Amino acid sequence: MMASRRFPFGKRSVADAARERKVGIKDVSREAGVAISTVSHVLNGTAPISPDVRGRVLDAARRLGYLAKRQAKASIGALDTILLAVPSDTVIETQVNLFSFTLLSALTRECERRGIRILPLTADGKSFSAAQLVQEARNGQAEGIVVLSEDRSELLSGIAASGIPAVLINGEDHGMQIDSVTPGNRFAARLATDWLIKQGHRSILHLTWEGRSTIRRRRDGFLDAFAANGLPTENAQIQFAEGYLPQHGEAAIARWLKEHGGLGGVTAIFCAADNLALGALTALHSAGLSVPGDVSIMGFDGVTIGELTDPPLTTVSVPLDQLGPAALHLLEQRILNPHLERAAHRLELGCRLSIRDSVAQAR
Amino acid sequence: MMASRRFPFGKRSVADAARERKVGIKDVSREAGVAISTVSHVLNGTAPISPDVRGRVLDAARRLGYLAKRQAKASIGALDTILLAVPSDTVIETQVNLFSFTLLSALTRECERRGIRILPLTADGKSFSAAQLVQEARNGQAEGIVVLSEDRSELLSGIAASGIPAVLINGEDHGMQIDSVTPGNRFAARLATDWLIKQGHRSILHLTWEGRSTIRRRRDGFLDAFAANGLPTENAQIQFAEGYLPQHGEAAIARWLKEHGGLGGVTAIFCAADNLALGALTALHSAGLSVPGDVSIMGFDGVTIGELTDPPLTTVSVPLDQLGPAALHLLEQRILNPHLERAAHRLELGCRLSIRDSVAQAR
DNA sequence: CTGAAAGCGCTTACAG
DNA sequence: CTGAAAGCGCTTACAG
Repeated sequence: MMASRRFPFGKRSVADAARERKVGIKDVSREAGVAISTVSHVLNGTAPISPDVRGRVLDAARRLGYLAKRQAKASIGALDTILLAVPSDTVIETQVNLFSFTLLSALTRECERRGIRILPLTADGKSFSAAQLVQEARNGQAEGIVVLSEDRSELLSGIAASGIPAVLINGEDHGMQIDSVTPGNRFAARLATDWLIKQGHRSILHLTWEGRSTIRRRRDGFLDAFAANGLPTENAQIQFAEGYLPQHGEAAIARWLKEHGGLGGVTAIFCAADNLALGALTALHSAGLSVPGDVSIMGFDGVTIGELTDPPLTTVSVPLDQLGPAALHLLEQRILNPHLERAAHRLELGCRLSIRDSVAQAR
Repeated sequence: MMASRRFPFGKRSVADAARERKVGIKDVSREAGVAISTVSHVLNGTAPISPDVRGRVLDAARRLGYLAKRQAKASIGALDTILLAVPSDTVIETQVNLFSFTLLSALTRECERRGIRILPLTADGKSFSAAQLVQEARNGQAEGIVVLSEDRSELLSGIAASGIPAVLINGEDHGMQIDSVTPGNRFAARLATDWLIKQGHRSILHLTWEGRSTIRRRRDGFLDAFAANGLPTENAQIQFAEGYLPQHGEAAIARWLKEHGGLGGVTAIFCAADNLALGALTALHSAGLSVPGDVSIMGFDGVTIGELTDPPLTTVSVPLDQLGPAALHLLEQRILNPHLERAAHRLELGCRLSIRDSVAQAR
């Protein structure tokens, strides 16, 4: 999955040709009903053109995908090799950590499509230092660094200090030194909680764990929803699991049930990860409680197993396939303009609710 | 400043020529010491090239700015006309609201440079509706909408529903429906507060107002810093002004001084806007208190007047000149790929501390 | 402001 | 994997 090879260019050109259908400026001119030179003038701003003609040309160019093709062509070759640093726990437990797995698959697929070579760097057990990472990047002649799911500020500022363009995926750099891409955790958690409230739930338990800051954002959003709906924060309860694995979620819910001799008035549980929701389902079933009959469950991540649970999980779908490509785009922009004064970009991608069967109206 | 005209193309080509120095593929080939065709193969991935040669070519292309030029050329013409919607209060009080003024100047400058026509829409007194805005965009054949400093969710979802590509500048869409660009308010406020704490301040007053959500993020960051430094939140005090103008800040600090019979133990004031800091300085001077002798002042915005105050204001510099161009880039990407499934992008730009004289070590 | 025509830059078979 | 040469796509004076 993360082999350090460039795809045979044959495959690439076939794929590209299929996607691009060889549209040229003359196709655009025909479609717009003007001369070839007119199209050129419009596209380059080299002559004053009437708004009417200009509009027709741009419309045609957009419709035929010519603009998109030109743009795509222009960024070929900007990125050659990236160093991809992945913390050990996201790799080892791939069966369980579907979040990272899905994200990495989409990232490597995009690299293959674009002929970008990946130098993988995984820390076995212990975590890597900035010096190690920068050294590896230099050795491998990588012109960009992609780091997954990290927060350590010494690491991030070490990378920033090297001057090598870098992006952090699924992590935050509160020092605002390097670019990053994350899910829109806070707003998405608010959206999920809003939905539960809209279904009539008033006392909701948030099942989470002491994770990295991206996980804390989900808690922020959970509380935001209560404030925005004018509900008392006493009704927004929080239960911590020991970690993010299903068994942790199961244990945490079992504990809650025991301590409260039942659900304790809670009619919905909003889990900070689908994994935890899986565990919660198990614990609730064991206790003879039905979902969503006795209690509703909302997940977070939108990872595939959510469709297969019983009942299918209502969850927040994170655009996992878009995080990697967005990170590459940021990297590219930075590499293309090395001289430019460019503030660190922190990008959050919007998430959507996947409404399935684990949430019902509150009675 | 916001005239709806395209700049004479003569000006543009002169400027561009100066910036681009007419680098071509043959300059790259000379610089890299290879044949022209080899450069082409590298840039298009049309032949397998040795890593060594590939590296030399890409290096040369990057160094000469060829890649950047190619990229810039590829996005010319993608954007023709944008509708720019500006709430009335940001325009009317331009002398005071330097934040919006600086931001808008940079945005319009970038549009002129790139030959993008702006259709300005300002609400005189009352605010505009989504229907109005979309109607104006359609009438004016704008292919993108830029909205400044808005939060109203009916407005934002109305715009999203229209299907016209749109970006919000200096505002948040918690519905995650349209793209947005804001300063990294939360992290920047944390950075500023961290700095005050590092100077030995332990009891800090945050002077803010009941503004939009972007302003609340600054409060979040202020509190984050106390938590991250293990300081009790009782030491993080908050005082609300009636608005964001200097006179509001002055009144709020005067009130604080009166209620506490002095500074009330506070050794530093972190203002949520430079405007408020200006007012705070006035109030403190009136009360015979010296800055930074008796109390330190930190601003937020990095607007020009901060350099001219007495003492010059230590503040958070927001990359106001980059917000507009970043918004145009997001708009462009969305217009170029209209078919693509693309999550809403929420972009935060990193801010930096401008250390001047209004903050001193705590005694 | 538009379009026919010359010309330039980049791409692409092809030989080595 | 490289480079000389033919060819194509886009750009650019220029006439109307």
